[in-house]
This record gives sequence, C-alpha cells and structure tokens, in this order.
Amino acid sequence: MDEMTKIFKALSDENRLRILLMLESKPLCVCEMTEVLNLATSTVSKHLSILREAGFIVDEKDGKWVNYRLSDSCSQQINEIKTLVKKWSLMDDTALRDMEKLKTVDRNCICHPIKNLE
Amino acid sequence: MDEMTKIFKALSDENRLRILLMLESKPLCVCEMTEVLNLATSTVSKHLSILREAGFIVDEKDGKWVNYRLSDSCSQQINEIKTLVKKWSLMDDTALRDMEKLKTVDRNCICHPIKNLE
DNA sequence: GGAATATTTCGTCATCCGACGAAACGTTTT
DNA sequence: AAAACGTTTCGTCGGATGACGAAATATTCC
Repeated sequence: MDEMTKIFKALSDENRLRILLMLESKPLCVCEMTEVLNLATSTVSKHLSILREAGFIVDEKDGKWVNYRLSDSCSQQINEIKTLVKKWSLMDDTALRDMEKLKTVDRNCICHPIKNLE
Repeated sequence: MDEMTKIFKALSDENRLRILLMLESKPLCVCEMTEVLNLATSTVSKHLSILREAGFIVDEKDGKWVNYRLSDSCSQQINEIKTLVKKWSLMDDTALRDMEKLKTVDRNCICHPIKNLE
C-alpha cells in the first residue's frame, strides 16, 4: 500500500503532472522543463527526483546536461496509470499549452541568464 | 488539471485508500470504518469528506447513522482509476486484513465506549 | 588550470495535512 | 423534555511539502 500511495503522491502535484506530460512527447533536460514551468531550477530538480523514485522516469547524463525520459521498463501499475493520465490530458488546457511552448524551447538558448543581459 | 490533482490527492493517503477498498465490499457507517482503521472518529469523518469532494463516494443518512458508499454515477476518470486501485489491492496485505476485520465489525456493538467499561 | 554551465543538495520559510479532543449538531430513545 | 448516540465542525499541534536562493558538484570550454 506504501507503493500505491507513493505513486499517487507523485501524481498529486500539478507541476509534476505537467512534467510527466511533457515527457510524453520527448526526453527533456532540466532547463527546458524549467523554462516551460517557470519555476526555480532547484524546484524542478526536486520534482524530477520524486517522479524518478516513484518509478515514472529515468535520467541519463549527456555531457553537462541531464536528460529525463519516461522509464520504459516500469511496473505494470506505473504503465496503467500513465496510460490513464495521458488520455485525460488530451482535454487539458494547461497540458496543451505546455506542448505548444515546448516547441519553441531550445536548450542552447535558455540557460545563459547573464549573457542574455548583455 | 485541478480536477486531476484533486483525484490523486484523495488517493495519496493510505487511510483513504483503505476506506475506498472497504467500501468496495459494502456500504459502511463512520463508526465501522473507525473501528477498522483505529483512528479518531473526527479524523475518519474528514477523510470521508475528502473522498466525497473528489467524487469517489456519497453519503446517505439513515437515522442516527450516516452510511457511505461508492458513488455509481461518477465521472469516467473516477471509474477508471477506481478499477485500477481495486485491481492493485488484490495483492495488498493491509487491504486483505481490513476485509477480514470488517466481517467481525457490528455497528450495534462498537459505538458505546462508556458502556463497554461497565 | 580556470571560467562558464547544468544540475543537485542544503537550509530556510510559509503553507498544507493528518492527527486529536472538545464542542456543536441532529436523531433516537426514554 | 432530557439523555444517549453518531457524526461533523472547530481549534490546535507537529510533521510533511513546495517554493526559493546559496552553496556544492560535475562537465565542458577556453
């Protein structure tokens, strides 16, 4: 039952749902998701660790970036609930807006706050 | 997305999951569930209101008792997730133990703490 | 090697949540 | 009408949670 509540706790935050749904479209690094969610990097990193520990996602180092993607070898429970969430999100405004915003996000442009001010 | 997080928040507490699963077997009053969960009545009442507001259950007055049962005219989302939770619970020790304990619970015997001491 | 970059970890703060008991409420029983 | 009973509401308390910025860590680029 602990496993079950862990899964539902992971899904009980709006920002974590948005992360999960963004990852349905493609793998993303932390700074790309940060850009869409408009949160501090450290906050997004924490959300990602919660989703990882619940079994929804995995991370892969790629140079200075860390790419996150949906885990493919995950439990039956995770698979079933992910299917539901994805289906439900097709009607959701925020999720659709995030998808649009994602298309304009480029990891090579967004992580240079100081350079941008010059 | 608010509706989605509301549903998952409702399911993210172990005691609320146990309540839902008990109600899968039959309608119950507050004091019966209190007996199984071993919590204060007011605490159980609060959990029930959270499950009700998320759309999982309904209450029906029956004299001095209030019976709670799974709502049958609920959203597609609620129905789908309830099916998953029920399926998952078949493997769960706590849920199975609660089912056993439920059989021994009689609403006419458990709500008289002072009388029992005499 | 040192500066720049991407991410994680840590400490802090405000808010939320789950627990309880006491009090309030409504019904039944006497 | 009064007492008993089941439930809900309210106030409180301690612990969890989500947010942030600063510091630490790891990699890449001069």
